[in-house]
Amino acid sequence: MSKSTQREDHLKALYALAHGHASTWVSTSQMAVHLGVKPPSVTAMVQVLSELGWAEHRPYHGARLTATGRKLALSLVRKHRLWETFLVQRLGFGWEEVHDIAEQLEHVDSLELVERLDAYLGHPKSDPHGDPIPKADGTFHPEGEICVLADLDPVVRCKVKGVRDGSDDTLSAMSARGISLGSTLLPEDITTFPVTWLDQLLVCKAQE
Amino acid sequence: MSKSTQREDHLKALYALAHGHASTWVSTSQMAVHLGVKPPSVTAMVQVLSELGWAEHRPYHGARLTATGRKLALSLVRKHRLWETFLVQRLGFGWEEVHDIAEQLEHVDSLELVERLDAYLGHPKSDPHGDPIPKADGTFHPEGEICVLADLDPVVRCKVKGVRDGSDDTLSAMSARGISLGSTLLPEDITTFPVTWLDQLLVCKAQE
DNA sequence: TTGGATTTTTAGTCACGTCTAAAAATGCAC
DNA sequence: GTGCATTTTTAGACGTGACTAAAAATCCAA
Repeated sequence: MSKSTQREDHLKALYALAHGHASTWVSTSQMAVHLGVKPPSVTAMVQVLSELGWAEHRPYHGARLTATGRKLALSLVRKHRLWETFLVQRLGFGWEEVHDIAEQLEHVDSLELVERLDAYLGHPKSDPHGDPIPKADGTFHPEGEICVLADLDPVVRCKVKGVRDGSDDTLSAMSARGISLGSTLLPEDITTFPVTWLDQLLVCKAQE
Repeated sequence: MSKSTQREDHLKALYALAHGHASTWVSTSQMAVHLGVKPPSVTAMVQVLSELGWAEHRPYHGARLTATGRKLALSLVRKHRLWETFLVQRLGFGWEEVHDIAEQLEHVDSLELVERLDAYLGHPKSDPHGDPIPKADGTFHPEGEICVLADLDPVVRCKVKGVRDGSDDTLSAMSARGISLGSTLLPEDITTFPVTWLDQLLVCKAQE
């Protein structure tokens, strides 16, 4: 398990630069810039994350989150945004002042604390910046974020919001199966999709 | 300045074992037991605290707080007790559950945060355990703590609450000068006391 | 006051997370 | 495809803060 502020910070950087996608590769130098450290330090830490099962490291290529790592990153984002909400809503901070403080508060380790804070704040759906707050189970509220289909976990009914890097033949292949902007995807259909589509379809959860 | 959780924890241990007195010597092994580390580690850290000007180290004798160190320790105690108050009063934790969490929260570095938290909680005078919360300037509320005369900083009018290790002749010498339980000491008198009395007289601030 | 038990410090090692400098892999231009 | 520029990793070092084992200081008892 072995948490530590540094490990958590690197995990968060990976999450942020991959825009929350477990499928996106991020270069160690990108992470280095984001974290304000030198690339070799990131390489070392990414290897640690890899041993912890939080990330996958492909040498000379980059790193990406594992499912476990993404869940963990999400719990950090949750804590960060709940604390920001607290700081602004209850302590009267300006929304631009709270990031650095929340950065520290998010590393406090107590599940009970997070859940009570969440309840105290009335289970807010988004933080003062308007960013959505992940739920305790690592999912977003239904009306929440757009994500890549590959990141939909668990696989549920969802709506198509866009296609990334969609080449013409990919798009026409999708059309051929009745997939277009706004169409609803069912779990049983998703499992029959070509694997490459999973990284290309941008979706959000459909309301129940 | 160079804060760090470890330095702060050692400083707090010193403060706690000296019962908040800048005049009391504490052995490194006492601190080691309190912190759950081995004595050599404490020796090393005490030397660091000494370089930082937070403590004085007399080899083979022990360590004690400097005025600066005591102020810093007080600010940590203040943060700890404010957070405990928050956890119990606002988040509904039981008073016995909050220590470990407050232990983490107290290391969050933001003056603004502490002051806003204090205001949010209505400037509480004591925490859920009944322990007094130091004010931002490092003093206790007037009806607050009993301390050794030597620790009264700045020296102000105060009331005698007791005498530590008072031998018979010390006590009679004090009586001879009109000092007894409950009597009020004036700053201009205090400066004329024998130095040894400063470590023996227990006092609290007199109301204005 | 001297000797032995105890306490404390010093010396040397280790893990973590950073760094710089050098080597290795990648990839783009030609 | 070969070669060079760029990116990334490896190698080796350092600071912090912990440890164990050994040396030094202190304290107490005879």
